[in-house]
Amino acid sequence: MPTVSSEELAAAAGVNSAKLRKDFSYLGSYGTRGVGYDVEYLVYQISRELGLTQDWPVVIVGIGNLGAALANYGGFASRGFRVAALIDADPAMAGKPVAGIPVQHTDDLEKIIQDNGVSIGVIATPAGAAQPVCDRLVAAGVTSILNFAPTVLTVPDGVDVRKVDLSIELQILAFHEQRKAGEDHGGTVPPAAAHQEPGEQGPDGDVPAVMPA
Amino acid sequence: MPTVSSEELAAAAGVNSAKLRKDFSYLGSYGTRGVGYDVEYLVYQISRELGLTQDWPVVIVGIGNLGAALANYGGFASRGFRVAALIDADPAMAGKPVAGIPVQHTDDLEKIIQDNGVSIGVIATPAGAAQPVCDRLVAAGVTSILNFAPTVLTVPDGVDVRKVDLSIELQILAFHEQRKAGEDHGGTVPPAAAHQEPGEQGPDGDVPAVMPA
DNA sequence: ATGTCTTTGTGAACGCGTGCACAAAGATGG
DNA sequence: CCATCTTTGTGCACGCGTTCACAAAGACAT
Ligand SMILES: NC(=O)c1ccc[n+]([C@@H]2O[C@H](COP(=O)([O-])OP(=O)(O)OC[C@H]3O[C@@H](n4cnc5c(N)ncnc54)[C@H](O)[C@@H]3O)[C@@H](O)[C@H]2O)c1
Ligand SMILES: NC(=O)c1ccc[n+]([C@@H]2O[C@H](COP(=O)([O-])OP(=O)(O)OC[C@H]3O[C@@H](n4cnc5c(N)ncnc54)[C@H](O)[C@@H]3O)[C@@H](O)[C@H]2O)c1
Repeated sequence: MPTVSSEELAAAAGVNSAKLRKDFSYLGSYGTRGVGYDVEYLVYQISRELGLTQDWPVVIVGIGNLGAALANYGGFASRGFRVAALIDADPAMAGKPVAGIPVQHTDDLEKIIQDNGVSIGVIATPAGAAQPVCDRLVAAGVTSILNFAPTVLTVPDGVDVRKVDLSIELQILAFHEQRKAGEDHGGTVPPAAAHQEPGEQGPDGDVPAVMPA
Repeated sequence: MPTVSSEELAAAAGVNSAKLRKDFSYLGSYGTRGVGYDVEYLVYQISRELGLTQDWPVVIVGIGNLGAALANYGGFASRGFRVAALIDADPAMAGKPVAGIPVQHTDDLEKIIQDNGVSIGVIATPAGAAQPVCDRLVAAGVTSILNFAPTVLTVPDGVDVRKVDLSIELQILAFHEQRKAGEDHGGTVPPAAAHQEPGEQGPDGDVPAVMPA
């Protein structure tokens, strides 16, 4: 039976082993003292807690450059997400297959959502169309939205929105980049914002997100 | 002179006004008591601190579906980032313009980086090519990398990596989605992971990032 | 069975970010 | 020039997540 110790996992993830053990403990006592965690069992338990054991139908709205790229992204399926439908407002696209899935027209948005029991929607339309599309998705029953358009969406309580903004990612890099240059800028900034720990990379607790476009 | 109070800004951003004031105080005392902050001046100061007042040349490596979408993204330029070059390994693409910029071959990667003084690189190649491409970028002088390939990159000290992973964004949504269903799952999970505050949306301090693909 | 050795699970201390509350600053009006 | 009112800047306290440290659990060898 292949096992891992919290120490090994912590080293690989670049975090503290005690923290890792405490986190796991919230899911239950799945470890064996003196041995470690059964890898297969642990992966299953975490997957289940994260909601990865069930199939999540997803719709993508706005099949332009970005939407098409997302539709083609294989990493979707490997984590339990299934592209249930592609939706676009352009009549010329209707019926045309992208990544093997025929694009459907926005007119049928509500029906598509309901027929497929979709609760997660991805918005990749131009900024101006994002809020209206969002409203229709929510009205049709979608309660989680991944937004790629550079707009802050307004949604009712109970609906989750996550915004992916490439510009902000680049800004964070530029911010650190500027510091590497070692210039003496006026203000003092708390060291907390300084750098990332080895092992972690990506959107973690970092940098506030307050700035207009 | 148009001004804003910390109270107004805090309400708009969905954060506490005291926190906002304290954050601003790290940049210096730019406010006027009894009045608020001079909007234009404040924006400039924050932009400067974030490194947005200077021009950041960026290269994108891997001009496939995603890379092309990124090259077309207008939000780039509006924040001070300039696409200095597009690079791909496919000889058939060399010279072909994408978003008005001719694609160049990976053979010239080092020269392109150096000629343009690029310090920020975007990787949108298949997963297998990401690490080798990363190594070449770093060797050529790039010290900040935005990685879209589903791989954890290994880099020397002093190089920053941010990974954008659509799957993880969807997993976070699915996790919360599962909870809304209100099912009684076995383990107890700390309420901290529960929900997002009104006003914030997107990659903030949330959810640990430990899980294999 | 008993002892030893490894690793978990967790109580307790620590540190840090967040929020409260208020004194000081400065604008504004009389 | 003084009084008043608004809003900043910040000391301080609270709360929460992280980390330390260790007792208990259990595997494994003798
Ligand atoms: N967040 C990021 O990092 C990032 C990166 C690139 C692009 N973007 C954004 O993603 C969005 C899409 O970018 P793109 O390059 O694919 O643009 P695009 O113009 O290529 O595609 C937009 C698509 O949306 C469709 N559309 C327009 N209105 C619609 C509506 N009301 N309902 C349904 N579909 C509609 C159009 O027909 C088009 O196919 C833009 O808002 C862009 O700013 C974000
Ligand atoms: N993070 C996300 O949310 C997300 C979303 C979609 C895709 N992706 C990932 O982004 C990457 C690109 O996706 P895509 O759909 O554009 O794939 P794609 O196959 O359309 O494009 C890949 C491009 O990279 C080029 N390439 C291959 N090897 C190269 C090398 N060594 N040097 C330079 N260029 C090279 C290819 O010629 C091709 O043009 C993949 O790794 C994919 O998994 C990530």
